[in-house]
Amino acid sequence: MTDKIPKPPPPDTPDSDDFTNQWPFELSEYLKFDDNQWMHDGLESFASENVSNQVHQVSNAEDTSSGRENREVRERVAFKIMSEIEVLDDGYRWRKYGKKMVKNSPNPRNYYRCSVDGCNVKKRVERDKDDPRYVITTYEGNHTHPSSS
DNA sequence: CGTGTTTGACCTGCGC
DNA sequence: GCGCAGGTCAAACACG
Repeated sequence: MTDKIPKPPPPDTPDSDDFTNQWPFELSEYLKFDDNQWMHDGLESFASENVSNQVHQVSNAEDTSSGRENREVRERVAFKIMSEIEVLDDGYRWRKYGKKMVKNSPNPRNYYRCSVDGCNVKKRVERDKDDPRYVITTYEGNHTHPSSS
């Protein structure tokens, strides 16, 4: 990780709503997780609209009605960014812990994890199948530590 | 020496 | 029950 590129702010921080405003990269589309699938339908509407810098956070809250064990609630946020670089330094330290080849795409998928103690945030990076110049970054969880900056 | 990358193997959930 | 696909771990290695 010697790439010290000008980095954008934390992608998943409920506190910063205008963080997307500072992204040096073009946020072509924003994807939302619907359990397992992306909302591809109507996505063009957003893209055509120039895309309002919005971030949809999906809270995977366990069914409290069931009364099951209280698992950690992880928020999943997916981004589609046009960039040559897959891993952007968002101010946190990411340690790659796996690479897998997905059948749906000829490109491998990279798995990153926050190396900060107490921070169990995970990040998934995958290149777009149709547009290799696009990078899909999926964040899982919330950072519980301040940025190194 | 510490931190992070790499790669294959291993585990698990799901479908058939 | 087995195979596939996706996800994770861990040993070894590379680099500052």
